[in-house]
Amino acid sequence: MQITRAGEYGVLGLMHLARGHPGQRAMIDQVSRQERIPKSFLAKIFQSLAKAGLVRSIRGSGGGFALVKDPADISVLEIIEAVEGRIVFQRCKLAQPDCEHVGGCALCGLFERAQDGIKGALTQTSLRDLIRQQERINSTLAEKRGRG
Amino acid sequence: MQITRAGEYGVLGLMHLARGHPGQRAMIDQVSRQERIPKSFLAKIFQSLAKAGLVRSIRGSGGGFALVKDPADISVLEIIEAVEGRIVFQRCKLAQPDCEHVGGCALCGLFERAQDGIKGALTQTSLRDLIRQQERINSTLAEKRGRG
DNA sequence: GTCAATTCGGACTAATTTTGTCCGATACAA
DNA sequence: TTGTATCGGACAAAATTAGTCCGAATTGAC
Repeated sequence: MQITRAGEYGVLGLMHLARGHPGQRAMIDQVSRQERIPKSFLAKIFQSLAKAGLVRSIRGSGGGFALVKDPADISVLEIIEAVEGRIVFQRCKLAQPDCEHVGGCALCGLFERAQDGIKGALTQTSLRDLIRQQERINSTLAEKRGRG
Repeated sequence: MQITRAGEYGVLGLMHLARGHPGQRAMIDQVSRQERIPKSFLAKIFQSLAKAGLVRSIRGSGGGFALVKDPADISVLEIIEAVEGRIVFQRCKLAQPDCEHVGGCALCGLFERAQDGIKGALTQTSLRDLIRQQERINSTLAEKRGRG
């Protein structure tokens, strides 16, 4: 299981939610249009996010989804794993039947270390961090355009 | 593009080659049987490794494949990328058409950092390291069995 | 109470990628 | 010349990813 569009869309969707004031709700339709994500697909993804307790769903007219936690307290890894399940690298498959696949062979061990590498980056970055970075990028971009 | 069985098999195949004396050749058939990798699939993988210059192919009877470089000078990343092509995380797809996908948006940037995390681990480990680790694992395993 | 808006949840389909297989061509040794 | 190997690309099967669809449930407004 790897990082796929589903996970990516999940992060983009939550970024959208988190940009509003705390507790603000947004409809799938809105988010889907603004972030250019297929509506039904996004709906499914938000269901996973709801199950994981990252967002709360409000049904009926005037309903939508709302963030449950503070964006500073949500790591990108959390979001991605909520959508995709545990992200795991290629399980190795050595000749020996001894390799129970948890540090049983050298290749397994290496993959685990590699995994920790990516998880580190994704855990350290919170949803809020991501949004701030984006804002910074946007403003420097706007500045460039203004000058150009 | 991600790390798949093909890459894993490539590493296992080269580990097999590297365990012999320097320059030793091995046939696909051999490697395939001993490492329990489907023969035709392994053949295709070794073709990629040959193209990348990691192994040399000798055709005809008595032929096979032989390592070109010293196992200490081959990183696991090299092997995997030889087989799978550049490993790249989910390219992000922000709403703005500005996102040229090279550090153009925050999510891209994050994915790049995560990528560097795994590449670090895979670059630092050489084929020789891997084999040594495996030997260590095997011997402690044998010891356990002897006592048990 | 009815209607319209909205999520829920799961079945379904399409597209893509992964994981192979197969076979004729080519190269080499004996 | 014959037997053994790789070469290289076309082909096929399986798995995964990406996305659609639809009926049901829930809620707010009139």
